[in-house]
Order: sequence, then C-alpha cells, then structure tokens
Amino acid sequence: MKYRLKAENKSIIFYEDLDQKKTFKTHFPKQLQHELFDAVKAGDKEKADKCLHAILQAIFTQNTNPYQFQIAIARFLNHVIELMHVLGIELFELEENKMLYDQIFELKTFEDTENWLKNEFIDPMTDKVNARADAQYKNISDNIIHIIHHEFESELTLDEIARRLHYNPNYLSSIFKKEMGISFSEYVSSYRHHMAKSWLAETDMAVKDIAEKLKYKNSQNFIRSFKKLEGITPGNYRQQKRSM
DNA sequence: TTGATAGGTTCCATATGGAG
DNA sequence: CTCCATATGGAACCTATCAA
Repeated sequence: MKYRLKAENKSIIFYEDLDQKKTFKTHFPKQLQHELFDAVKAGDKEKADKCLHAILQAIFTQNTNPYQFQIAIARFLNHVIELMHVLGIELFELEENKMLYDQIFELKTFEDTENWLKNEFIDPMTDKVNARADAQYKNISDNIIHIIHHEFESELTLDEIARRLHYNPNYLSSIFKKEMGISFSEYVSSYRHHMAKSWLAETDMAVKDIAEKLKYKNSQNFIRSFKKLEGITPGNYRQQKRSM
C-alpha cells in the first residue's frame, strides 16, 4: 500500500501535471514495462532483455528530443528502482542510488543506455530472483523430504503437507519434481518400500503388521504393490533374505 | 485454475497351505 | 475341519500430475 501511494505521487500525478501544462510530452510504453517486470519477477532473463530492448526502442522513437529521452529514461529508472524495493533486492548503497540519476545524463548512445540498464539493473535483478527461487525450491524440497522421512508411518498426502507449509499443492508438486526428478507420491512410495524391505530382512514383524505400519488399508494392497516393485511377494523376499 | 488422464488404492471374492 | 496369513484378480474409485 505504501508503495502504491508513493508510486502514484511520483508517476501519475507528476505525469498529469506535465501533460496538462503541455510544456513537453514524454511518451512511455507502460504495457512493455509491465511485461518486463513480469519477466524479471519470473526470472526469465531472455525475455527481460528482449522487453528492455523493446522499451528503449519505443522510448527512443517516441521521444525524438534528447532531453525528453533522458527524462523518459529517468522515469523508467524510477520504476525499476521501485520494483527493486518491492522485490527486496538491494543492488546499491544509498549514496550510489542518488548518483544513478546523474549517470543517465552521461550515457551517450542508445547502446550505452541499453547496456547500462541491462548490466546494472535488469540482469542482476533477474539473477537474484533466480538465485532466491533456487534456494527456496531446495529449501521446500528439503522440508518435504524431512517430513516424509519422519512421518512415513502416518498418513502423508501432498495436500496436508502443502497446507502445513502454506503452499498450493500443485505448486509443491511441480517444484518437488523439478528438484528431485521424481514426483512426491513416487518418493513416498519408494521410501516406504525401502523401509518395508529393511523390516522384512531385519525383523520378524508380520507382513500384515508392516502393511499396517506403512498405512496400507489392508495387507493385500501392500503385497500387491510390493510385488509390483520387487518382482516377488514380501513373504518370499523375507525367505530369500533369511536363506542368505 | 481447471479438466483429463494414468496409475495407484480399495473393496470384495476367492485360493492355497500350514497349524491346531 | 477350522482358523489364519498370504496371495491373486477384477471392478470401482481416488488422486497426483500435466497440459491447456
């Protein structure tokens, strides 16, 4: 909300003032900027760079006067910095921040401007978003695995875990797969299978008890899925291990 | 966000074989 | 023979995943 108020003060009101007095006009490609910011938020560097280029192109062709061009760039920079704050990214010290606007007027060519914006802002921001996303994915996956390893003896559903970690189940499913290479349910069943094998080999627990512990509704189901994975039934598996 | 789909789970009926 | 654990098959049902 604060951000919104600030943005309105800086851009909209300011912009309307200028427009009404008709002292000069700066054209500004809002739609493109929106696309650019979405690309940055999504960590899509390629698209971000493409959008940046398109924005500058638009600003450049619509503001023939070099002064207008620089004003438009300053405005754009303003928005970029706001985005940075919204995303919680700190690329510069405060003093540096003030000097940024001076730098605009030292940029001689279109290419200079594009490279400067790209290298100083857009790319680093996109990188940070990506790095953060990676770390977060890793974190979330680790959390899920931790839960699975500790609670495989109780009912485990993606919905329940999603609720606990405050994420959408679909989202969780996709990032888990991205990180681990297998889906949540595959991971859970393979972990349970792993535990079943070690119990069969190392304990005298009855098959039906193992089935119950692993949250199968009845032993038939456990036997069925075990056989599917292992090729032999739990009873046979145990015999085989015993005779070794 | 949604709907379709594939694969997994459950329920029910039934078979086999060992123990009492 | 009866009881129990183990094992299989088929149909209904459910759920995670994926693509749109």
